[in-house]
Amino acid sequence: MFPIGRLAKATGVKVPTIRYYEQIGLLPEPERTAGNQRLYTQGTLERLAFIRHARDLGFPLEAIRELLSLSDRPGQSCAAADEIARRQLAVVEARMARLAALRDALQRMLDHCASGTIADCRVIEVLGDHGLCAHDHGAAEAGHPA
Amino acid sequence: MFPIGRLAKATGVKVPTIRYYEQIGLLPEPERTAGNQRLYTQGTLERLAFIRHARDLGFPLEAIRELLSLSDRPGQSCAAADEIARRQLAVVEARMARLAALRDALQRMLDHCASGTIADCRVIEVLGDHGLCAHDHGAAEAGHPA
DNA sequence: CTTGAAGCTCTAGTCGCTAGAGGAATTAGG
DNA sequence: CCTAATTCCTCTAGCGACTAGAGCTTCAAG
Ligand SMILES: [Zn+2]
Ligand SMILES: [Zn+2]
Ligand SMILES: [Zn+2]
Ligand SMILES: [Zn+2]
Repeated sequence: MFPIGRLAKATGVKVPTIRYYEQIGLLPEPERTAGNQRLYTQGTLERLAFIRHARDLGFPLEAIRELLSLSDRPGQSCAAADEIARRQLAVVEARMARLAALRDALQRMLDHCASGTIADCRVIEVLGDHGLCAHDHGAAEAGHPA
Repeated sequence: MFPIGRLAKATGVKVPTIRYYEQIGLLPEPERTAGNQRLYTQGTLERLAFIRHARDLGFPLEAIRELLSLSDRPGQSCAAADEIARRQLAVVEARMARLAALRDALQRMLDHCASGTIADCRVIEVLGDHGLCAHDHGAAEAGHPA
């Protein structure tokens, strides 16, 4: 049984983040000392390490919640878990495709700018007229990170 | 002079977003009708189209604010504008590199799963132990979209 | 002149944290 | 045993870039 700071160090998850995970029900409410401080077990450490790894791979917390509840039923088929991972892979691939288009558009802007005055700047010019992009970079997909 | 709905349609920016841009000072406060409704000019339309295009390319609003203020001084050197675009390109490239690592890790998980029970699921297993990843996908960079 | 669409303001919610205030508890050293 | 440093506690607010909704007013067409 160890306090939150040691759990944080062991997993690389910051202390306020651990409390946040507890608040949203991703981690169970731990035992407390007489003085009201949280005390964790090895089991919670492993659960948090799982969460951290899944976050590093870009899974949203909701997906992680599902994965955790699946992993509590080891006898069942893993089809649902695999499906969550496949969906995440699809998200990552879509994001990459979009970023590749952005990269190309930015690169072209920079390649064509002669670095003179603003009046002649290709960057400013292209931003003012998507027609000059020639290739298409889709519209901004509503925002997700990782 | 046209109302906000027509501006929204012309630029593809949603009405509440236009009001939000005004609120944060990215768009000027427009004239109003006697009944207090916003009336826009062609100039604002062009400014908003610029913003929209830059957003589509992933520029954060703060960068767009700088680009707009630069474009108001056409005689100056465009070095600053080019630098903003270069930084954005670097951001995009970094994000792509990270996503490529994620994609590979996810793909490997899925490739190695025999799709049996949860107890044997490679997805669940790997998420519980980053050692099984072999290759490295760094820690999650604090979140930005696009 | 009536109706329905489009406009207005304001508040709160999204995601996944992060930062800070203002205090209580624990731990190590003397 | 006492003090000082560190860690812990709760609570609220903020980030970016919007989105959604309530409850109202104004405009344009028929
Ligand atoms: Zn330039
Ligand atoms: Zn474009
Ligand atoms: Zn599986
Ligand atoms: Zn890993």
